[in-house]
Amino acid sequence: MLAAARAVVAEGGADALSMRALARRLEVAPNALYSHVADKTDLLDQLLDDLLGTVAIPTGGDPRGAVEALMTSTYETLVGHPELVGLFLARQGARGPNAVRLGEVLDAGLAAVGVPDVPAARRVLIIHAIGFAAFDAGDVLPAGATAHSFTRSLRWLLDGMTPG
Amino acid sequence: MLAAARAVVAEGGADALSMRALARRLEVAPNALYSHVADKTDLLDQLLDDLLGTVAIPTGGDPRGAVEALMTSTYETLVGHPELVGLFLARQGARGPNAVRLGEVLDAGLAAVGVPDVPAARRVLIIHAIGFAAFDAGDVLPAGATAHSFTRSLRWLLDGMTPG
DNA sequence: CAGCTAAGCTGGACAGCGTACAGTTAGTCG
DNA sequence: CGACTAACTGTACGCTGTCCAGCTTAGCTG
Repeated sequence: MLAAARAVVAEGGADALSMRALARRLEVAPNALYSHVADKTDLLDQLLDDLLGTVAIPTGGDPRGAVEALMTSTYETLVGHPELVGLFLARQGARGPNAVRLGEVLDAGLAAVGVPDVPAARRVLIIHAIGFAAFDAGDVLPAGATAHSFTRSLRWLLDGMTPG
Repeated sequence: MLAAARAVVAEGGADALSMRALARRLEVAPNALYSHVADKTDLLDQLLDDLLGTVAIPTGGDPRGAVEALMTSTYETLVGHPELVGLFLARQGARGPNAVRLGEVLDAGLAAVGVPDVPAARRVLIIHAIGFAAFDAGDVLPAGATAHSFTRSLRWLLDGMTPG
């Protein structure tokens, strides 16, 4: 079902993902979907969290590099699925298990770096990643042109929040 | 018409702003709206740009402080109208005359500061402001708690993009 | 094996949406 | 006065998310 939803989104954009369109693709009555999903919101949550599950979690290395790698991987994952980024913005970042897991990893990394205000730092970095992905998704800029800009400003933020 | 639209949004949130609801409030047939507005998109564009018209444009002072003030004013304006921030995210920042004007002012400020890559810097700052406003809008955090966080991370970004 | 439960599906329906088409009215201008 | 136009109306189309009642079927239980 999630796979079908992804296919619908891939073909027609996020707006094309309606319960009825999804049911049509699955060759099923629209109502049948509600046996597997509580809401359309529920469907979107699962879809987004599923995507977050593919974010690479860095292992080892220095903490600062790990945080940078984690945020870059998140950004790249989002950019790789431009149609979904809009959905990410509509809700405020998705609260599924994968999102929680990423949040914990990020918090641990920030603590290891020595950031004083971890929740605030996490918020800044998440805003930065999702926001950049959103601008990348809907823009006419050459693909990858903003990637460099992303990394650069990510470092500005990390420099600022690191003590000393 | 824009005033009525704002009222609808203020009472029932952004989702409550439908052409029909707006027409109901104006005691008018839904179609009548299309004499004044091309699309619902057009309506939203006007609504958002109208809001941007209330952003205070700093005058005088050092360039760095002006940029900081401009972004802070933008952020505060957005936070002051939480229901509209979601609309801001849905499209990518609105392209009305007021938005253009703010963009020009921001560009001039960044150039005065000596930022090398002005377009990239502008993007970063806009993402930062809108993103923060969005998190503020949909969150349970105490109001104003993120305001300090906003200012701090804004300075991180400005520090990073300023040469030397 | 018989019987029951429950998951999964169906047809139909409701209220609401954005918006197009055609036609009517009110008001302004030459 | 006649022409023109802006603003409105009624009606309609196709779409949306979702609920309800009922059916079919797979699988477990006695």
